[in-house]
Amino acid sequence: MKTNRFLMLLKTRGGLTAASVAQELGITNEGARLQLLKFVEEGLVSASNESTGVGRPKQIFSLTPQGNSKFPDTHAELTVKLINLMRDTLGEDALKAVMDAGEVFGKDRYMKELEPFSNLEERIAGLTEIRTREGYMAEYTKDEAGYLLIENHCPICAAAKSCQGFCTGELNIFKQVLGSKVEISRIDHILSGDRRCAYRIAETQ
DNA sequence: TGCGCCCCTAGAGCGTGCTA
DNA sequence: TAGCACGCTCTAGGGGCGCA
Repeated sequence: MKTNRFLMLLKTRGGLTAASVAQELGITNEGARLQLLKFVEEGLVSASNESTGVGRPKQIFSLTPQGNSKFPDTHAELTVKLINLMRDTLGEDALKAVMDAGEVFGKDRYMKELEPFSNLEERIAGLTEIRTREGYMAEYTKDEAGYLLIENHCPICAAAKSCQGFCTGELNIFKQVLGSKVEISRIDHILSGDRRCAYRIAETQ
């Protein structure tokens, strides 16, 4: 599966103008535009006009579903098949039991990795690194409201569509590994049609 | 080494919309 | 409605790279 820096940028930053892409990649506007148009022709990127006041409307480039498919969705089909088999043969309760066990396992693993970090920002940074390693293309930012943990990609999207327990479980894990003095809410959700999953993290004290 | 392809740059021109 | 600002488009040409 091959992706390049243009697709990677659109994946992580969402819709961008050719000028923005050029600035991010350190090339000229025209160089970026020509490359983006090539991706448009290939169906990996779509372009839309957006009027923002004086001047010609901006042309916003963003990934198409075909472009998104260039990013890994590991063993999606097999995973969905296994989930459905488990549900059909063992029942919903058994599936939930497995999901719960997975949540505990995941939480323990994250806890162990984040053990060296004491303050919240270090733990969020550590969590971001773990999630990126797992294919979520995660990043975090800090602002006046607290922290924003962003996952630009969902490598288990197909499985999550089949079983919402994955998403619920992940949110629970985040709450547990970041501590009781933290409030976390999901503000963007890929399964709801958003470009990314994003979590607002705020200290409650 | 020559050739072709790809990627990129630079510059000029064009299209769109705001403002006086 | 003309002038202006902003951003897109077109075209020519250069550099890097792979291949025969």
